[in-house]
Amino acid sequence: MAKADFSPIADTTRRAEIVALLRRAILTGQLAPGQKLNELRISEQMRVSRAPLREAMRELVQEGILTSIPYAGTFVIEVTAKDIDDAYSFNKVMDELAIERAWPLRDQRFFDELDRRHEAVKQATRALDTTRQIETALQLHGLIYEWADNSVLLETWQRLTSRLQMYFALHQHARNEPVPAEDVHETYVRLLKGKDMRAAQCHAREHIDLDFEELLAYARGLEQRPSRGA
Amino acid sequence: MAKADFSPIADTTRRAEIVALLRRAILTGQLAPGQKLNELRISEQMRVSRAPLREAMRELVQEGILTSIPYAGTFVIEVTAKDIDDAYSFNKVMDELAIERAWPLRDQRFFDELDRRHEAVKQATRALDTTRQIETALQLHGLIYEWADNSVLLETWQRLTSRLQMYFALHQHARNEPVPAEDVHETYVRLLKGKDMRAAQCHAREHIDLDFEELLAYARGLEQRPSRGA
DNA sequence: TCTTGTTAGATTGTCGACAATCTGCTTGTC
DNA sequence: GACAAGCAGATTGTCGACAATCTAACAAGA
Repeated sequence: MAKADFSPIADTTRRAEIVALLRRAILTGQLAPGQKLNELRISEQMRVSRAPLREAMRELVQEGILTSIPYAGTFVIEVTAKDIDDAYSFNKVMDELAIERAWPLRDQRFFDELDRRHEAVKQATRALDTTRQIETALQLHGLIYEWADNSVLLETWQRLTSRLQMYFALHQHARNEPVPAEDVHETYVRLLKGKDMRAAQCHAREHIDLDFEELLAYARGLEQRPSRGA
Repeated sequence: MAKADFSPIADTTRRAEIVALLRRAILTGQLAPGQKLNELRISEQMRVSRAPLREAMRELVQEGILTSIPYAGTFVIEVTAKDIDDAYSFNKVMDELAIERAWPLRDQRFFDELDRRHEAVKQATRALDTTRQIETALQLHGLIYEWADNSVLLETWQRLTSRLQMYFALHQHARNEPVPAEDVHETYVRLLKGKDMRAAQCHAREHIDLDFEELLAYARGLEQRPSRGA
């Protein structure tokens, strides 16, 4: 008898689809930080009633990318330099932990998946698809968390990912220049395949540094901007 | 002119109150793990309609203490030994980080607040109020996170706190014996006031160990139990 | 007996309408 | 002109009812 392991079927509620749509809109920068989400207008655009839309918004508030003020509205979170700095410095420590935990669990499947995700980043880079490039880079980075075999650690990473993706998207939008053609993840992947865990941890820390330094400079620049979107 | 700093007024939506009520019911063990939440029944008991109740439930799902299956229902999360182990090992690392970050920021206000929270634990212990004892102990523990000046770190701790409180409450319910009269936090507080950061970090790690070891043993005991609540 | 199709009941998901609240403008008064 | 009161208009919060889906019991057939 053939063993077939089926994955759970997709959630087919409107709410789940609305969550995905809104999240995408926020993380790609279609909805600017500070912008208010008008329930009636959005529900009409999506052709749904306000009930599932509001439930979806509650989820995104808890996810940390929306913020809600009773009787005033729900807004895309503002981004301050300190927010980015906090996320950055937290991420550094988390990365060290994740690599440490995932290290002894690496196997052929890990390496294959690593290559697959690396390839996805390179493809997005070649296609000049900046949104997808950010997305795939974070997925590549997230592999060590998936492999660390700690549900709390993974969940924390996933929450953080939302905001990181938003930050990087903002940055890209702001400077509005083509993505770097070079492969900045080459060393990261190579070290994760190697034998020196310390080296991998150090590189991860510095590699993150590079990306974040630019991001921080950008964020400091737009500090104290009103930024109520259209 | 006198400077008056007002705190924001309380959220006066039904949703916020429902969230608080449900969270309390879960964290104190009034709602058992795995138990299904019947929307109609709860909404009638609370004298509210299902709309704000459902929104509240969505928040708690994102908070990680409820889980939802479309068209099947919303349930209190199950607790496995691995969940507790994951939370425990994650917490150890986070604690070290929080102490490191909070250490240079300690001041008189920190020490005063430390004493205040320590006192609250001792009072709950004397009153044999186990629920409040767990709550205050976590608040005492949370001070280093509030002082670490990192929003992401603090938020992660707060999310974790919900589940920790639930785990400890379950444990207390299960063994159903009076709380220890001795003051287990004495050393922790003393070290946080001292000059040796490493010592404080080590103690935090071992201190957590003590509590968790018992908890883990308990969790391993009830593994593979069906546990669908009444 | 086991499997499959059907049906009734209960529960969740969604909708449209009403109530509560906020915002900005207008009006009147000093 | 400055300021407070009051009045629309718009928006959020809440409600009750309907539609979609699941579960479990039951009947029919191999």
